[in-house]
Amino acid sequence: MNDPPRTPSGDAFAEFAISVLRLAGHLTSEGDRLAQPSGQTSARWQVLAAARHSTLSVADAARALGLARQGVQRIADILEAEGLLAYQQNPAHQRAKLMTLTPSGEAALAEITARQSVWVNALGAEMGEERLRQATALITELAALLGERRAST
Amino acid sequence: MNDPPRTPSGDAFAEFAISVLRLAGHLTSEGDRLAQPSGQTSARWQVLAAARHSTLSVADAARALGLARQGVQRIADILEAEGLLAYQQNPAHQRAKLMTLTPSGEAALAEITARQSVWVNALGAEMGEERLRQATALITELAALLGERRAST
DNA sequence: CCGCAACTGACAATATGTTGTCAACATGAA
DNA sequence: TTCATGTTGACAACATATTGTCAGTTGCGG
Repeated sequence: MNDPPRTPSGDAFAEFAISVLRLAGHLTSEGDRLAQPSGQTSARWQVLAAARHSTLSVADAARALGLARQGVQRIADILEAEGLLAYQQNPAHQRAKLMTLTPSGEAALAEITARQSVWVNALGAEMGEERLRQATALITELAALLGERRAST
Repeated sequence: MNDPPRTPSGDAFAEFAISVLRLAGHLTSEGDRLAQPSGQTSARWQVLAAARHSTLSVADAARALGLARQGVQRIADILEAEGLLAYQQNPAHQRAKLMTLTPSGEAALAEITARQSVWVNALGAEMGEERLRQATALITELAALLGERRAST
């Protein structure tokens, strides 16, 4: 029945992977909770934050967020329809218009960011900075490793 | 414009959360890659594995996986239609039928598990058992914390 | 200038997962 | 037994995100 034996470190990795997936679900829920009072969601918040960080085209933002272009386009179109975001002409590309936040979009993002601060401060204090930084280092290292593999394929 | 200030540990938590969400995306992709040769996906694999681990109702499996009952039901119905899984009568509950793997389901799961072993052994060795176990402990602790909050609401 | 490859937005189909609602079922208290 | 409460599966609506495909745009090599 059982062919390839699992090493102890392999077992540790498998358990780690499962725990990461479960936590990701919780974090997305919490993100929705933080964004909800401003009428937004985790996904829209991400796009708003990306547009705030620098003026990007939809395709640029998708690359920055590690998501498919089409999904970000969908969110951006909704945000534009709701008046939180506006498309500006791009002198360098007629079709790839640039996203900028409207005052309304800035306000929504600021509200969410404020709520997020309270949340991260509480949980950061609970879990401990040093442990979090060590775990983040491991996770970032692993994500880079998996990203490279994908790129090399 | 300003803001509740973020503490250092709050910053650490925010970075940690972002890294977890990114890694989860990579892990899901890798899971799909492992499951694909057997005609499955990450989500179906999770349900098959839960059903294999012990005989569960759909609702039990959803709780074990940390997902909504309805989503697991949807996957389980697909697996049943494909003949990888069968519903058995539950002596303790007339409606909550129990999931069991068919021989075909066992075979598919075994294939995926075999591929997974190679993968986790390689990455476990790369990342180190002790670091993985420490990170898993942190993540599990945090997931439990977030789960409690949700339950208490 | 021309053509071709890469990029971009639009559209469609599909997969995953959530919430809400309902009726059937189970369980324990009155 | 009866009733209140919680659990469970079914169904619907919606949010998120993927892949595939297409046509318009850009930029570059010939």
